[in-house]
Amino acid sequence: MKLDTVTKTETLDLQKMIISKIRDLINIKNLEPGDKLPSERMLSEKFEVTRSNVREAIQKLEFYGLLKSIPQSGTFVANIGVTAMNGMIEDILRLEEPDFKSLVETRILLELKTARLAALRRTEQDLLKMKEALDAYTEKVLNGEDAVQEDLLFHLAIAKACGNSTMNTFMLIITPEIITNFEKYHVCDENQAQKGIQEHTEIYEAIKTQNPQLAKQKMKEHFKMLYQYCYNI
Amino acid sequence: MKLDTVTKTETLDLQKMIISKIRDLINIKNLEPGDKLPSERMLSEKFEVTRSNVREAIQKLEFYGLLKSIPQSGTFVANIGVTAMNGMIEDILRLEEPDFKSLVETRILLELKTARLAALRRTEQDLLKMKEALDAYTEKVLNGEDAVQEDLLFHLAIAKACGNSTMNTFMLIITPEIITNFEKYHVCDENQAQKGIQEHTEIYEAIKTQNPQLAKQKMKEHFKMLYQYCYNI
DNA sequence: CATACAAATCTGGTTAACCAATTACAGAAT
DNA sequence: ATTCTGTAATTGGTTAACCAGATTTGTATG
Repeated sequence: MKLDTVTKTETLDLQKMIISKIRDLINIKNLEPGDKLPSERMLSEKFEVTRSNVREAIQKLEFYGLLKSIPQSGTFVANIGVTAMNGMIEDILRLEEPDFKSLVETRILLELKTARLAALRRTEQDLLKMKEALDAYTEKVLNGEDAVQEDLLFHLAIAKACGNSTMNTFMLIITPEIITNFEKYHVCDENQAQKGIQEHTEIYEAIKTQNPQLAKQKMKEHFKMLYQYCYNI
Repeated sequence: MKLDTVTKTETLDLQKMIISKIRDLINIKNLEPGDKLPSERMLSEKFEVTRSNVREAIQKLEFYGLLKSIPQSGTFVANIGVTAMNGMIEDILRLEEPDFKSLVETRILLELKTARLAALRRTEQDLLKMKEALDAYTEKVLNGEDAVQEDLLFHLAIAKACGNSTMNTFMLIITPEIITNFEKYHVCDENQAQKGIQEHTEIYEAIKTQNPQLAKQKMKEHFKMLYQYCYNI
């Protein structure tokens, strides 16, 4: 287990090393948007790493929109200038693992917005999905069973109904980590689950009646205890 | 170009097919959190695709925290129940490419918050970085040059200063696409750049004097035209 | 000298062989 | 019967060979 962590850290450091060397190369060669980088093979030789390592680093920079690989042709600097490139790579290199507080803070921000937008934009089909998730949640809680998953699915149904695919994606990204931490720290207890039924229902009704302010307000109340918990760690 | 798009779509469809088959398998076999999936080789044979295809699908599900691969051991269902797993996979399969409006809407949401948080939490070093970015931006604009990159770097400096790594990551993710679209649609013109200097300075001062409400307010004003533009497409 | 064209080279992507660590299991020792 | 142990099979990860298409280069032709 310890070993696993070590090797993982090592490969991460290696990738960061390669990314920073690619950045240096772009600066030294004064490459501009659209210019071609040396081939993966050349880079791997120059940096004395395997081609796989180079590919992974390139793919990461591609994920952040800084490079663009074209099959059978080459890897190119994206349509972003050198200045922005340098700034963003610096940020990417220094990015740290998200802590629980960051996750919760971001979740609350996103969900107050998705609730509001869902009230404005939800379709009848969205409403149906939300109702299903709400019923599943209610049933579980009334049976005294753990309902963390159903809770989450209700919130994801709202994210889906908000009509903003970016926010929907972000909710999907943070959700698993939220669940894991919830279970680790036992955030929710029994009374809260009972209380959650009413709160969920109120949120659902606000979205159904297309009342954005009320939806946001009810979501805020729903997050009240979570908010306090988050700031008392 | 057309061909490229077609093949990319095909591989995406293939991946979605594999992901849904993995989901079906988990349901049929009643796999629970911690249970082991069949090996990659077996899956590739069962689904009649290459092992690489299976690996990519698994890695995507790993990115969303639904699976966990352990070297020389196997791939395991993450600590999330079947219900949540099914719901999330359905969402992942239906995720669509983000449109410009979604991006801008999300950016505004994030930046109103990062400005506020930065005013509360910025360190002296954060302040220094922001000042550098602000000066670089000002100089470019006064020289009549394009300053989209410097503009962006100032905003990223705020995101960094907000002390929330999740929001910082999200800002980095949407930034390149925002830039690309800005340049495509020519969102910013000359006067706006001039006006931008004052607005940036006001945001900076609000964060410097640790006035969260003012910081948010100034950021809101800064996004005023962007907001209108976004809703007039 | 310019241009057309074909062969050779170079490209990112893919595949199959390989690796080291883990796991499963048979059989021996207690 | 139980525990230990050594071997063989299995695992995800890695590497090197291979692929098809793009690009360059060299040559012949007008």
